[in-house]
Amino acid sequence: MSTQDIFAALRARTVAALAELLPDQPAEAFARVQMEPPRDPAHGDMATNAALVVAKAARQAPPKLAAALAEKLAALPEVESAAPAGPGFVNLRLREDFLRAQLPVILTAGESYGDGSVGAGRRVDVEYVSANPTGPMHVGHCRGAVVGDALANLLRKAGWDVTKEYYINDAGAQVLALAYAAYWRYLQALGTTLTEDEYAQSIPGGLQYRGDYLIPVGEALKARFGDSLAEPGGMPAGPSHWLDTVRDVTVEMMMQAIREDLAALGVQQDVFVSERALIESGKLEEAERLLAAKGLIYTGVLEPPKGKTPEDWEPRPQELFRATQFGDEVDRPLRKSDGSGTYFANDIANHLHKIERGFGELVHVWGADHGGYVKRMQAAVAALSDGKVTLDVVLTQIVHVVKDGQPVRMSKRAGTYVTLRDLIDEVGKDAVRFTMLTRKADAQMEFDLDKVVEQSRDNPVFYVQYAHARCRSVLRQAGDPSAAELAAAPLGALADPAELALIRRLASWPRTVEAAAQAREPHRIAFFLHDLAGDFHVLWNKGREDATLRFIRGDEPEATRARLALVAATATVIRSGLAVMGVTPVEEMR
RNA sequence: GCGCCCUUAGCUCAGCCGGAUAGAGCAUCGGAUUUCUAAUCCGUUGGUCGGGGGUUCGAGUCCCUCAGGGCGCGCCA
Repeated sequence: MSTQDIFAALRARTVAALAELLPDQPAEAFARVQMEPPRDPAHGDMATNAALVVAKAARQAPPKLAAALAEKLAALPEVESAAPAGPGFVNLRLREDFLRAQLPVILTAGESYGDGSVGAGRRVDVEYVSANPTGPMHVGHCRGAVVGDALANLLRKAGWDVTKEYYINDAGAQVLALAYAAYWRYLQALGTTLTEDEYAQSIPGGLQYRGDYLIPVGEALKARFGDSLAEPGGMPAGPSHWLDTVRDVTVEMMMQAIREDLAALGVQQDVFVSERALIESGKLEEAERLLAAKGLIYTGVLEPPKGKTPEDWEPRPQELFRATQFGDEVDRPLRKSDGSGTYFANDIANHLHKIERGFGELVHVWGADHGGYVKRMQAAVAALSDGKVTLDVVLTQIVHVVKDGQPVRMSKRAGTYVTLRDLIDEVGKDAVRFTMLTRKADAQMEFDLDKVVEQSRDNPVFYVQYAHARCRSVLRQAGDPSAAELAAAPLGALADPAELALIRRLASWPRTVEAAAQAREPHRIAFFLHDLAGDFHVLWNKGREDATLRFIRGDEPEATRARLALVAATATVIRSGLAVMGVTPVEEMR
């Protein structure tokens, strides 16, 4: 629990009071006690369900217990008043000076305000993006990248020891197809007389990647290897002569492009793990031995999927993992008929690698099309770690890009799809990141290119940035007093309901961080900032109507300092939240 | 056929591991501009929380069921 979290602090007070009222109850009896902001602000600043949740064990009527508890809580130094309410709640109204005292806490902590300890330093691996290295990133990858990055930041802020990871899917068939496609660009660079169709027909699977982005790869291959990878005249040589080389160079160049795309989005991952390197190191066999030793692998024949049997279905004995023992619907195959690992098997190797590196918690951000894959992966992690390591999967739904009211069509095959870079160039990194976090991950979203650059209240990016810019504008006009100076200011002048409302919001930041981190829901940060910006805009406009509420008042230096402390604290919390989202705060609007 | 996710105001969405009279924004309509940028703010209208059943002192939230939408279902990753 963060000591900055006033809800946690009052909850602790409540539990202590309960323990005095009910000396016979064990400490566990109070586990479900919560201290929350009531939905209706008229009920006060905080409400606790304490009497409701312990009444049964204590054999007391909830309202009666609530009344006794309220009496004790009312005597606390932080509390103005406490009253039993409803079926057994206790509503608390906090003393204004206690609320105001949160401002120096914020100003002293700076952007570290809200840093939590709920993660308790536990090591968590957050894997996200993990786009196949077969081309530049497109908008479809964008949401997962932003959600994953913000979630990792959020967990870090809440006290986890976070590693940001990218898993390079460089072992599958599509990477070979990529190499064939890059080789075509290489032949072109050499001036081949072959047509694209002739080449496409000569290779397994046809020419799958026709985008222009492979042209520089072809030229790079030519620059590096001359014509040594081809027959004279730019004619194709046997794959054994070039395939590994071309694949390696191409994947390397694609990963370079992806890293640049990610950097443009403000994403910097700590670890890049190559699927191929993992497999070549024997990690899959190691995982199989481990699972076999636990009796979790056998050879069997799966039933065909009901209702939609593939054309070429035939019963076939396969090496299967007993996923059903861990809650999955069927046991899952580990080997293809050619003996190589299935995608699932390779991913087991990947997860074994994570477990061996000592992570106690694993988090993945996947597209919703991988939803059917979650249970089996969780089964594998449970099996490999004997249930000691958890795997959480955050699924992100499709993003539809819209411009001028029309959906923007994507066609990867034609090479005309909207790249991530296009999107960033069009609306900017900050708008992309913020907007991607204005929805729950698991809800489809429309990304309206016109809306996200609009400078109006409709656009939450703008609305929040504008609030920060206004804060900075006020502080600049006041000569940019230091946080330390403001932290020492007397704050008694802050008594208007709008000012106190803003302080309450600021004081709920640590709690918001903690709850969002535990729920793995970074979008809550965006909503919090939107609400906070709203509170600030309200106060700003009150100053317009009532001159005594202006931030800077020449005739009242003490009130001015108090309000500057409030403004500086607001700016600090906005920056703190934007940092989690990976969005740069702006100093002024232009 | 089976599994997972979703369904909340006219629209786009929140709703904090069950808590009090379900909240924002947009749209509608009405109002605030000698300023610390009105790019903002205030007020107003609007909901059987998809339908039905169950658990509970209490359900938008948990369970069952039905309907509608999305995704997936052995050698694609």
